[in-house]
Amino acid sequence: MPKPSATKKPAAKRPQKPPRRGVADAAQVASGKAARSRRTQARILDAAEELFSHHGIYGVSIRDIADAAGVDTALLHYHFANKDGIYEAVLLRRAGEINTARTRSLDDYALACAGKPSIEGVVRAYLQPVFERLRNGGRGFNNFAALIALANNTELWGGGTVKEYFDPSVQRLIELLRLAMPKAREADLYWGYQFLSGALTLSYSRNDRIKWLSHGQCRANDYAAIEPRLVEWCTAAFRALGARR
Amino acid sequence: MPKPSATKKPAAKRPQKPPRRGVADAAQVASGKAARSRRTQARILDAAEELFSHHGIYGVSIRDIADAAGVDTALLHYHFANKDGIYEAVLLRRAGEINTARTRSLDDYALACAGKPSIEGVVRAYLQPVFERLRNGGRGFNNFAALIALANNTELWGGGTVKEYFDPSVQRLIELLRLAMPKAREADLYWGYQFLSGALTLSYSRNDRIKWLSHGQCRANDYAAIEPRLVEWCTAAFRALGARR
DNA sequence: CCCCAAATTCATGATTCGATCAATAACCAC
DNA sequence: GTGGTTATTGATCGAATCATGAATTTGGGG
Repeated sequence: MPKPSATKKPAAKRPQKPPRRGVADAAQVASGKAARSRRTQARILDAAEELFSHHGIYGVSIRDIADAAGVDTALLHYHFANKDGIYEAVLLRRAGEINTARTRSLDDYALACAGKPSIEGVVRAYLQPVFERLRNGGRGFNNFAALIALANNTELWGGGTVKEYFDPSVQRLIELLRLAMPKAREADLYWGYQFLSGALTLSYSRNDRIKWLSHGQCRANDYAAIEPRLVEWCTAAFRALGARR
Repeated sequence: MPKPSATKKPAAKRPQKPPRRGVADAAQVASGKAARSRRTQARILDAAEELFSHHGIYGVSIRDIADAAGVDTALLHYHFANKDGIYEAVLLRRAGEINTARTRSLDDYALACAGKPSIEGVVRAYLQPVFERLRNGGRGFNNFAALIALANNTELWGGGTVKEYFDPSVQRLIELLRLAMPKAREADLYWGYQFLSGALTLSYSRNDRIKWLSHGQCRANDYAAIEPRLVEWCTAAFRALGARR
């Protein structure tokens, strides 16, 4: 019983709460009650992010999160109403940021190429923001990415709230690819994205099978090795797919 | 708490049990106690396979499986000792079959091409058995595939028992690719497999986001559309990756 | 300094979960 | 049939789960 705990939402008793400013800025050392509260929420979300990314939403109990964050379980309910609320908050905290970055990167490239995009340029512009954050975003972003990878193979994905955050950047990607491959069929662009997405997703997942398969030659999260190869891979593949008669 | 319930395995009190012949053959209508028992186990595994593929191992309770299979929960413990036992049995039931089929398909191709494999031929031979089963294997195999997709983004994947079933066919794939691309670097072959694997995995997962992205033009599990495109995609991509200086 | 509201903890309830044990039903050998 | 073994059920335990409401602390405004 997957427990659709969202059905009877306990009404999130959290009172009014100031305009709900970004919860994300954890490192802040400001004082004051609100700042302290925001820091606590960030600690909770950090813990939840890590645990969820390892064991999935059903593999983690509210107690686990509370213990990892060093607070009482009731506090989680106070801030996020219920478990689903925590899960959603974890996703929303970063989903917007990464996707606006993607869209911006694509827009920048569209300008720079003066209306004549290349497949390689588009693919690179789409991938760059993620890999930059995977390399420099700290453990937090890597946990988030692994969680996305986990959630990505679920039916719930795509219909949820996250959809509206991720979709625009993908549509922008498709748009530019259409310009780069005018002869390609519409459907092939989407299938290409699907294949790209699968490869990318597996790249930042927690699956390190390649390490064993390659007898240690490749390490799963060696993003410096992955990014250029994935760009080459998808570029050539899109070109072939676009040449279908 | 991810509950490593495998730690104290309740010793599977199931007594001696005949030589443990293939549990897989469910449709059998043979009579007799043993046959009946095997059919029951198959029903249990079918139910577990479906539920696990939807909600993951932690999202399903033993009671859920028992209800879906129409038996008492105690019976699950009798046959499979504990929850992990059920999960493992679900995986093992099909893992061997699909991977020997893959290896056989690759071996057949290696013979047919007389020592001069092409990238496309190798990729096609590797993918063919899966897609054939996805199209004709009934709901059972599709559930299994979706479960694999789910498990594939977990750290536990690769170290488990399943590793030994999946690895040989992959190594055979790499071998043949090495012949097809003599100049390619070793590491690039493994990275290429990683990208292929990600795309393939997403293809049979329960993620139907492409349907929405493409406004209905593409349907996630339209394997007749996916297989040829994925072959083209990977072929071109491997060729490019193998041409790295 | 004091009070109010927000943030946090403490104690607890109801439910579900995995697992076990004894009891029954089905089957087979004799 | 009868006896013995295997397969299956019924009842139940203890632990863990999500959630709630009452207490307690914390911080800032008057």
